[in-house]
Amino acid sequence: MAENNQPNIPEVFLSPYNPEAHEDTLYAMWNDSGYFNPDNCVKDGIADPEAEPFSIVLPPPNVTGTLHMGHAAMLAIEDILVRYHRMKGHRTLWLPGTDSAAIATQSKVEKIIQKEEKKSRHDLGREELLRRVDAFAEESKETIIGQTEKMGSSLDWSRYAFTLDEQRYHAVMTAFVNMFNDGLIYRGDRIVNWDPKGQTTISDDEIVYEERQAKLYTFKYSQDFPIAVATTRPETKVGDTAVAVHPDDERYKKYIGQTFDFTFCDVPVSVQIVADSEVDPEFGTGAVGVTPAHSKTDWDIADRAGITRRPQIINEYAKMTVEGRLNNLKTTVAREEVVKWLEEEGLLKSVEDIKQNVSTAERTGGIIEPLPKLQWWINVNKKFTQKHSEIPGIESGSDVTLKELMIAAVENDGVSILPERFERVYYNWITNLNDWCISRQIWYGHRIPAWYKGDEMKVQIESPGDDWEQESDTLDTWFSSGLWTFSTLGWPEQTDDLKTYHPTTVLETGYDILFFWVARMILMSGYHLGQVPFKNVYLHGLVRDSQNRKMSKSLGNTLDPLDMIAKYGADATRLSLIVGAAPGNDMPLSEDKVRAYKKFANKLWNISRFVLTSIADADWEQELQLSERDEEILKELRMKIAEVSEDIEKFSLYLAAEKAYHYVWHDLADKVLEESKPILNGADTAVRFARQYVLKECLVASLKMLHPFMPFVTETVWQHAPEAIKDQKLLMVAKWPN
RNA sequence: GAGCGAUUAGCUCAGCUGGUAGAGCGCUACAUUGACAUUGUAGAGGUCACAGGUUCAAGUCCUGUAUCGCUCACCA
Repeated sequence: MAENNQPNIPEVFLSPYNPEAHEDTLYAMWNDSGYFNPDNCVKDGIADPEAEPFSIVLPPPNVTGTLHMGHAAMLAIEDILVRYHRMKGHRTLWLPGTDSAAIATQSKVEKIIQKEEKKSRHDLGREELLRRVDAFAEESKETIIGQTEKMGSSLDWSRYAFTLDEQRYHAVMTAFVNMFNDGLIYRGDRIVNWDPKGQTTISDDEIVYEERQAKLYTFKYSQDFPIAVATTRPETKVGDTAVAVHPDDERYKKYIGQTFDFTFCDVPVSVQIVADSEVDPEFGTGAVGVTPAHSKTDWDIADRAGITRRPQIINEYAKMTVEGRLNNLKTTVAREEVVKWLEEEGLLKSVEDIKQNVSTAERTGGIIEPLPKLQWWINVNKKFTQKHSEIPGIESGSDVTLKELMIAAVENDGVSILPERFERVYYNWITNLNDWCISRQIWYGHRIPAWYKGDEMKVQIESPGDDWEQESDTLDTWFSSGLWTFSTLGWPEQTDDLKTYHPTTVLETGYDILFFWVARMILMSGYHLGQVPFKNVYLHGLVRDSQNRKMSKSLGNTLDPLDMIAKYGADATRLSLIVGAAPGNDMPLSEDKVRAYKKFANKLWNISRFVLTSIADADWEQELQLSERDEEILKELRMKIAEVSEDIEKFSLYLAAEKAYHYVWHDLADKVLEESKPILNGADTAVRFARQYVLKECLVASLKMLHPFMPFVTETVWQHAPEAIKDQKLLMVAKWPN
């Protein structure tokens, strides 16, 4: 038996598998091989020059921080797909990058500076702040890249992209100018979502609603005013220009068209009674005080009523800009002041406690103050001519809107979203979509390429001359992110990469950024290239703890991927994030689960040791005579490989991983290996050799099958296995079995 | 207010196009120092949320109810 061959077994197998001892070396080895880059795979014959391309562009992590479990899950899923397709011989590209995340990064750096130096960005000035943010981003970038490598991600670092690097800058500017020239980008004076804390506008999607207790005040503007109105924000009433009632409301019909002038809390106010069918006669008093400058709804009512006077009475710092007792008060203080005045005047009729949804800014938590502002917008409802289209349902040369284009892409199966139910969520969002506000009053990001001289304005990439001043606003970070699938491939240049790898095969990301990002990529790619940017969208869920709670610092239930890697290895961390995690479902994760997969890595290690020991003396040239049982084992192996392959192709990674796991542990180890022991010890050399052959086949195929899921332990075994049983020096580029 | 999803073993979840229930972890008992104690074998444990319906047959399809969760909208 094998004892006389023990010396042939590398010493490494004599102790349990120790991930720490191998992972960094292996990653360096893979990276140095150059095979993360598909060009090298083609050059060395691993992929055919004509082979089908498979491409994923990595959702670029923000340069604000460090890797969390969500990132780890994303990297695991994408790396599995990529390694599988690379082994299948496809021209496989996984392109890495990082995102400047304008608002998030700038506000983080501002916070640090405020804390450490007690200075605001205005104390530093634009240039100095940008220098600081750049330095922070650079440092953070290094951290993120290092952590990404720890997970075993087989990313092509030679194509690394950063949203603010020169190539991407060029793409963003080109995109802006083209859309402006097509009339899809315009500058407009409208109500925006102003974040007084972040001192910038934000888009509708960056608002989060928080339920809070509020008071609903019912009052009359003056003793002579015939109608009482209700509001939660009495301080805004100094900016009212109308009171809207339902046109059929018998109580108020007679007043429609009348105008009332009075002084409200020291401020002269003129209010016209108007009819608007949007008003609900059942709510409050059935009459709405209309403050056009500080409410989107009211702005629209004023529009419909033809009221043009829209006094702004709150500034960017959420302070009152009127004269009198409210002058320069913060809105919250002014509110109390107005209520006090209403009581003094005997105008307050009732105060009621109600629950109210307050709009807050996602990034800063600041309470949104709607203000009228001159901003840059993307018009989603304007027709333009789509010169070239590969989008199903959209003819080249036809006139479409961005909305139509976004719907067509999904409706006609230009892209399939997984799980499917998110397609409905996507339609729902588009139906409610309004023009997208893309300008931000922050400094870190892509500065809008508009130039001003007096009343003149030009939109172009280069400055028209020294006497022209550039727009100070920057672009919403999702504008540049929307271009990501093709800006990373060299657009606007018609590069080989762009031709080969776009549209990309898969976009894999969290369902929480379906609107922010996925929808905007479809918009941008549709408009600029006439292509749907990806054939498949795989949406993963949120990583939760074992009790299905959100991981949060305050709950103290967070798991740090780097800790898990240090304790249990990257392979175990990856598997724990894959098994039981169907797309679109949240993923429960506990340390026990990670530990369980570390056991599996060790199990595989021991299986390998046993098989390698048992086949060490085999001469593969001799004649092979398989028994019926041998054939059966091989057949089961092939069936399992077929199942696992099919599941990966269908993106059912959670099933593929579990099946491969189950096969290796409970079929191969528990059954095949156990029943082989007497045969290997037996005297019949032909029977013994046949079984050696079978075990070799099972081991090689199992290592390959598990490699996408657990790249490190499988590659470690491979590196210590005899050359005679390998088809490639690196398991990473060995041929996928079938 | 609208839409969507979930409800299956103590816990976390599979169960795809319908044929009388599965995995992992946990639990119990036993075994095991020649691949592996990061092990093996065996076992207990479920009226598949509830009520109807379609069907020869329903966790699996349809309708309704309840509870939980998510997303979107937001009315002063």
